[in-house]
Amino acid sequence: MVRRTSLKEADCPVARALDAIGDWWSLLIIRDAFSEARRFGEFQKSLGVAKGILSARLRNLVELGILEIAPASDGSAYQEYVLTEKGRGLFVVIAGLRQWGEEHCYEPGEPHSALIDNETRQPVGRLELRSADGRVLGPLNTSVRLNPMPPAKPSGRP
Amino acid sequence: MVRRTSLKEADCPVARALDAIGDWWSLLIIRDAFSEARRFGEFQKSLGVAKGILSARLRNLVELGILEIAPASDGSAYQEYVLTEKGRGLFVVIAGLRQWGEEHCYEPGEPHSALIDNETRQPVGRLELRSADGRVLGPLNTSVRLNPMPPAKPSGRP
DNA sequence: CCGTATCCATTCCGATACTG
DNA sequence: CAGTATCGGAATGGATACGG
Repeated sequence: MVRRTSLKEADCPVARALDAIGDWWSLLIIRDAFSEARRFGEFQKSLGVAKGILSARLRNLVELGILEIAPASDGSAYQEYVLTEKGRGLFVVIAGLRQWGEEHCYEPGEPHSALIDNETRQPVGRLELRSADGRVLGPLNTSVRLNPMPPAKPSGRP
Repeated sequence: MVRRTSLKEADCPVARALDAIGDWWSLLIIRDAFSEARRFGEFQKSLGVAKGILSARLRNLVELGILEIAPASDGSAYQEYVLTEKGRGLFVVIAGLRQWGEEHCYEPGEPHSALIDNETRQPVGRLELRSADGRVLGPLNTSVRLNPMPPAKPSGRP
């Protein structure tokens, strides 16, 4: 990766998550994996990424336990890349990116597809973050501290 | 940015979103902006990022309408960077990354903070994606197509 | 304190050629 | 089709020096 300073050991879940999948291609690979993409060529064609980069990204995602290698479902002697449970846990992240992209990354009149439930064929609602008591903390709520750095500032002097 | 092929015009909200904030630093900057960071030096100290990179990222985020420049709240003659509504819309994305990071990026015994509501001081629940009829589509639900590429494959042959 | 500009090592990206 | 190896160009990342 490009970054010199690793965030793997940072004391922040967001930083650790971004250290794992915060590059430009990994989340798009995972997005396709949530669809039906499984084969090297499927990812390659869908993303238009260089094969060398895709190879490195897939290897990294397997190493991190986000994807796992399975024998080909058809007869071919190659391998398939399928999401693990850890990988499927990224569903909310990608769904959140998709919601935000739909709302803020298209021109006013520009058409764009909506998030559809494949089973009911109905549009889905919005992502909601609920408090333990059931209160919806909503996308605009900022009373939740996303950065776990409490005022650890010592008031006394050394 | 690093990527040569721009995804700004891709026909996928996820790709467009990642084109905007899919690099290594932008989401961390936004994370800090959700806390109390507003000044150049605050971001710089919190992230440990090179000043040149931070300058470029902040400029890009302002240009995209995710941050906006406000006059300093204190007396100083400098500027502050505050989230716009578009930027605050990324709340669910960062909260999702944080949830995933908490669950999958720490060693079994390794301590880590939980997502706490600053008002009630209670831990918050999980992110939920609800269908239009109220059904919870949950983090592991895959019946929602995240990649808007319907089976546009023509069945007939040319 | 804020922000830009410069230098340099490292890495990524894209394209291509190559082996099974 | 699947995956690796290599090459050149471009941008990042880190450090530092420089003006406002």
